[in-house]
Amino acid sequence: MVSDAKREAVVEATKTLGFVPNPLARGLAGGRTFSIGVVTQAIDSPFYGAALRGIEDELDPAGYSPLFMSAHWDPVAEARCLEVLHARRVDGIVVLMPRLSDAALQACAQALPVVVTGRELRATQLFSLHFDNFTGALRATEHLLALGHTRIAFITGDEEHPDASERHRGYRAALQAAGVAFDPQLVVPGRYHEISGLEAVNYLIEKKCEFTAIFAANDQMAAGAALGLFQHGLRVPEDVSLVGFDDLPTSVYATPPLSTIHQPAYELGRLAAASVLQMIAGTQPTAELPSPELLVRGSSAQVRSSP
Amino acid sequence: MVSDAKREAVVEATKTLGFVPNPLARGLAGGRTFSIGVVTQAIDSPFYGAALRGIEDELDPAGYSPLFMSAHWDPVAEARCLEVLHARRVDGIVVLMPRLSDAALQACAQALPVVVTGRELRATQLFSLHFDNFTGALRATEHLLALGHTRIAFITGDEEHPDASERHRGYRAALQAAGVAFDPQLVVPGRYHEISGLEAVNYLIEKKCEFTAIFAANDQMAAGAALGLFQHGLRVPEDVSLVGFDDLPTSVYATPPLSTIHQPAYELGRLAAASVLQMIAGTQPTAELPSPELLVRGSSAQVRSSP
DNA sequence: GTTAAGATTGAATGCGCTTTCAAAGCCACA
DNA sequence: TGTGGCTTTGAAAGCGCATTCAATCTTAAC
Repeated sequence: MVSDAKREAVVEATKTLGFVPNPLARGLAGGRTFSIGVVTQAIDSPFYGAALRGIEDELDPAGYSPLFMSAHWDPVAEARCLEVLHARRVDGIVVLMPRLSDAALQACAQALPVVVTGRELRATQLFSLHFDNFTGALRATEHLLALGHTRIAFITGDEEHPDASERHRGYRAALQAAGVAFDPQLVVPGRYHEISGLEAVNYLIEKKCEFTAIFAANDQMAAGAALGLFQHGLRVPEDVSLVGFDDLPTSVYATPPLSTIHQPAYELGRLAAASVLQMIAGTQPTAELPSPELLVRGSSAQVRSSP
Repeated sequence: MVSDAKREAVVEATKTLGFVPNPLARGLAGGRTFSIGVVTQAIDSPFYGAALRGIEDELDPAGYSPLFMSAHWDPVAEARCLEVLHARRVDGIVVLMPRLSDAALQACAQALPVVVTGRELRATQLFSLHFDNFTGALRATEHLLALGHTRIAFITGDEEHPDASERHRGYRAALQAAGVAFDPQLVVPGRYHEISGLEAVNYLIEKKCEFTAIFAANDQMAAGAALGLFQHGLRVPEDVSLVGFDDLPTSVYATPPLSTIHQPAYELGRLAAASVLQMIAGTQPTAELPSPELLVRGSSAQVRSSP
C-alpha cells in the first residue's frame, strides 16, 4: 500500500517536471493502449454524429481515446476496419450497426471485447445493444391510424439492415392489429437516403396510388418525401401526414417539424462505450436502451374527410 | 538497390505468414506513427461531418489514420487536444476552425506539421486553408438585392469566429455597393445554432422590423429562421426570401430547398489532409479552396411589390 | 591478381514504458 | 536477539520494431 500523501507528491512532481508518458511505449510494454476502436458506417451521417459524441463523452473521462473508422456499409471494408483496429492494439471495439456476419463479429470478439449495436447477439466478450425498431414502427403507424388514416404509404429502409425489416414488420403489425388491409402497392422500397424518399413519393404519385399519410423508415427519407410532396403541390400535414423515424437533430427544424420516433443515438453511443469499458474492467455489461418514443410534431394531422 | 522480384517475394511471404506489423512498435522505434491528429469543434455537426470524411478519404490510401478529437469551441479543451495528440506522437495535426490564438497554434507548429482551416496564418510547418467568407456573403446579399430586396435582415454567426465577422462584412459591403442604407435594426446576433435563427426571427417580428428577406450566416440558423417564419404564418419565399450559408447536405431537402452559398466542406477536409501529408513529406503545400458559389434554390424570390 | 568502392547481410542497440524478480528493509512476535 | 512474514526498492528483461554499424560479399577498375 502506498500512502495518499506519497501518491500526491508523485503526481505533483510529475506535473512540475512536465513528464508526459508516451502512450506508444505504454501500449507496447503494457499491452493496453487505452484506446477504443469505433467502427461506424458513415462518419458524416447525422445519426452517427450523435452516437460518436456519446462515445467521446463517455470515453474521455475514463482516460480512453476513441479511434474512429468508417466502413461505408461495406462488409469488406468493415472487416478491414476490424483488422486495422486489432493491429493497432485497441483495448476494445464498438461496432455501430454492423453489416458483417454474426460469425465474423463473434470471431473478432475472441480476441478482444466487442460491443455491437443494432443487432441481438451475445457471446463471451461480446455485448449487443439493441433498439426496439419493431415497437417504434408500430407506434408510428398506430399514431397515423389513430388520426384516421388508412391509406398509409410506407417507405422502407435498406432491407439488408435488420432494423429496416423490423420497422417494416412494425408497420404491418400495426395495420393488422387495426384491421386495416395491407396493400403492397403502398410499400415503396428505399435505401435510407433522402433521395429515396423523394423518389418514393414520385413513384406513388406516378402510379396514382391513393394515400393520405406516409411513414418513412427514417427521417432522412422523410425529408426527401417532404420535398417530393412539396414539388407536387401537396401540403404537409393538410394533404398528407408524414412521420419519420430516428428524430435527427434537424427534424425538429423541418417545416413543418417532423413527427417521428425518437432514437436515442447519443445514449446509444454512451451506453456502448460504457459497456466496452465494463467488459475491459471484467464485469458483464447490463445496459439497455430506452424504449422507442413517439414525438408528435407538426407533420401529422387528422385525415381529411374528403381526400 | 533491391530487385523488384525480391521485393515481391518478401511481400508475398509477409502475407502468407500472416505477419502484421505492430504500429505501436513502429511508432516507438521509428518515431513515426502514420497517424494524423484532427481536432474538430463538434464531431456531430453536419458541417464537420463532411470535412472529416474528406480527411478520411485522403488519409486512408496514404496509409495514415486520423485521430479525431472534439474541442467543443472551447480554447482550453482545444489546447488539451493538441497536447494529447502531441503525446500520442501523431505525425501531423489538422485543426478545423481553431478557437486558439495564432500564437498557440504557431507554438504547436514548432513541434510538428500543422494545418489550420478558417484562418489566414503562415509559418514554417504551419499551413492554412482559408475560405473566402467575405465574398460568399457578398454574393448572397447581392443575390437578394438583385431580386429587389432592400430590407434584408442578417442573422450573424458567433462573432468570435473570424468567418462570422467576415460574413458580416460581406453583407454590409454588398449593401453599400448597392447604395442601400445599412439599418442596424436588421442585424440580429446569432450563435450558429438552429435555435438562434428561430429566436432571431421572433425578435424581428416582435420588434415589428420590416423585412422582405433574411440572410442567415449559416444554414443551421436559416433552418431555424424558416421554422420561425412558418410559425408566424409567413411563407418562404412568397412573403420572405431566405438565404443561408454553407450548403449543408440537408439544405437541398428543406421545403423549399434553401438558396445558399456552397462551402466545400468535403474538399476542405481532403485538401487539409493532403497538405499535412505534403508537409510531412517535406514539400510546401500549395492547396487552395475553391471560390464561394451561390446556389439559387427555392427559398429566394423576387420581392413582392406590396409587402 | 590485387585493391578500393559499393552492395548485402546480420547482429546489436535503443525507443519508453510495464512487469517481474530478487534483494533489502521493516515490523512483530517468540 | 532471532526468525518469519510483510512491504519497499532497484535492477533487469522485454514489448516489436527501426536504425545503425560492422562484417561479409560483390563488382569493377587498375
